[in-house]
Amino acid sequence: MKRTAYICDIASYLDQTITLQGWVSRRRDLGGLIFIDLRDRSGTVQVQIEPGSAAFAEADRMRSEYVAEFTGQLQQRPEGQRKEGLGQYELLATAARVLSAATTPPFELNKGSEVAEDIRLKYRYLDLRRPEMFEKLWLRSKVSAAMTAFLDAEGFVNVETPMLTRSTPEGARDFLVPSRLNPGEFYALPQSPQLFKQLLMIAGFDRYYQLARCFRDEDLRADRQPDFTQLDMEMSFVDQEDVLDLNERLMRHIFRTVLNVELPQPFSRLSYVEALDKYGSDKPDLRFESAFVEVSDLFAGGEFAAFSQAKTVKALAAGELTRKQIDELERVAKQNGAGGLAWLRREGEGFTGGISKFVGSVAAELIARTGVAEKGTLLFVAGEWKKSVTALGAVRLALRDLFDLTAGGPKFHISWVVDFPQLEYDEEQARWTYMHHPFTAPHPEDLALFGTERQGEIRAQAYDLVLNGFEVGGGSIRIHDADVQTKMFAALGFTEAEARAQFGFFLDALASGTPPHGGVAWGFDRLIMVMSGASSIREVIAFPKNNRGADLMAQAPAPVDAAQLAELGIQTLN
RNA sequence: GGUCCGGUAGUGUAGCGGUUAGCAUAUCUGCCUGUCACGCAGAAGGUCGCGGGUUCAAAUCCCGUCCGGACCGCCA
Repeated sequence: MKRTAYICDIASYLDQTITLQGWVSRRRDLGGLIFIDLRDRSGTVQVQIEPGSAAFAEADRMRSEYVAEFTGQLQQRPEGQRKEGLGQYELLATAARVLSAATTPPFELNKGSEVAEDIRLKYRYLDLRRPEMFEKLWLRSKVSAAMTAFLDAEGFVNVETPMLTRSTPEGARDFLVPSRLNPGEFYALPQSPQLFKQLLMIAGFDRYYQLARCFRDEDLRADRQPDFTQLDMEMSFVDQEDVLDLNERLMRHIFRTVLNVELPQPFSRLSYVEALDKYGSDKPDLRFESAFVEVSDLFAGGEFAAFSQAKTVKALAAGELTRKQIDELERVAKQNGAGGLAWLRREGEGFTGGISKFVGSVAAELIARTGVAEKGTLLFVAGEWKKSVTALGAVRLALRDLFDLTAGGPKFHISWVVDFPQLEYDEEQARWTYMHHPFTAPHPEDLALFGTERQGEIRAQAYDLVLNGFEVGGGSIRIHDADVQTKMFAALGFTEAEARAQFGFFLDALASGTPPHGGVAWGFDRLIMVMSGASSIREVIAFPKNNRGADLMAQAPAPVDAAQLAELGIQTLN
């Protein structure tokens, strides 16, 4: 028999004979009468098998996760036994067939969310049978389709770029692929299609996009995988405003068509410095406010040495905290680079606990500036600016999780962080390095700062898209002027010969007639993660890798044959 | 490389110096004609991650190690 419909579409077949195929989700055997919940990707419906029916013997041997086919009349359930949605109906089976038997599942699928993640990953094909998992991947597919439709309508050209390319020394570690035809030489998997998309602009394609797989051999996190997907795009003859505007329209289109959510127009914007100074992160979670308060001046020259000598003292107002909670927050602050976490508890018009003996004269001003509530806690980090605000930013997020601070706010908060620094000083290597990438264009009015001691203040025409505290996109206007590119390489300490050795083909291309251009890359997996409310990127990737970069199902990575290595001219050390 | 949390039947958990290692669920058997987390009765199922140590005695305490997760470093 041929399947008549997806289970979710059965309503239109009421009182007709239909054939359904799917998996046995549950079997309730009442002795004579058997009920089977049959599931396909679209839904689950109850099948009733009467003892006298021709379907009985076959249904009697069905177990969880057997693949089964039932033919029968679709009817309404007896009154009083109807439930919501598909629970109104049941299929009275006249024929049943086991299409495929199944071993007993290693975990109960309907309890999947409580099962240890490594078990789920090992049996991912079973985990993916769970409706929650299908829904997330379905959402992902819908977002992808909405993106494609929008960009296609806007005249973007979808171009694929190579997976086997050249290793570049900077940035993340490359995944290397040995070349059999060129023994001793290696391809690298792309960290992103950055150079290729710029070359497409040089080639005159004007507008490009691609859902691109990217590879970075770095340590993993809940929101990082070694292979991941970017929505990569690039536009010619544009400035930063053009790129931001198009991306806002695209994002609004996606949220509207897929989630029926209206995002604000325009998105809010804050500068990199402002984001760090107020929220302690270049990707602040703005679903709640909890901004820092500058209090350096109140302690300058005071008797509390840790504060009076610090370049920056920032305060963060919190609710009432126990000593234990404060200790935990201090641990967070220290792990994120702070020397410590000072605190005060407000009692009336003054403070107790923590560093209260140092604040007598400024208590009123502290209360006025921070607005800390009675019994509320003030938390302080002092020291060098970036270290302090970053540490307090981590405390801010810990408070968010502790007090569920996002509960009253919007479900989604999206913003641009702009004016990133062009250059960053790398203490370890004692040299300047780029913050975004070496082809990012600086603000024209900051050009004069190249080569001066103030080059750390050069602003880049770079921007990040931040959704609920996650960086879901980032990009820049690129350098299309050879002189500026030379300045940039010089600032990075590249000699002309070194630049040529690394990027010669690209520099030649730049000199061949390059339009002003810029673009962005979205962290597609992260976007889907936030849109679906998942807490890990692994939840929105069909076959993800674990913390250690292992695919527990396919058991990759794995050793290979000596003969395979020999053919590639490779020896392993151990 | 580091910090923290965890590892006990298939799964989820309790036990935290002396238990026949408990409970739930899944599995198997029997009974059961309106269940829907079906119910009832019974059975089987455990190298308490692994190694070492302390102890008369270790799932329990200590050390090491492996595995899983979160984070720091790292990720242009």
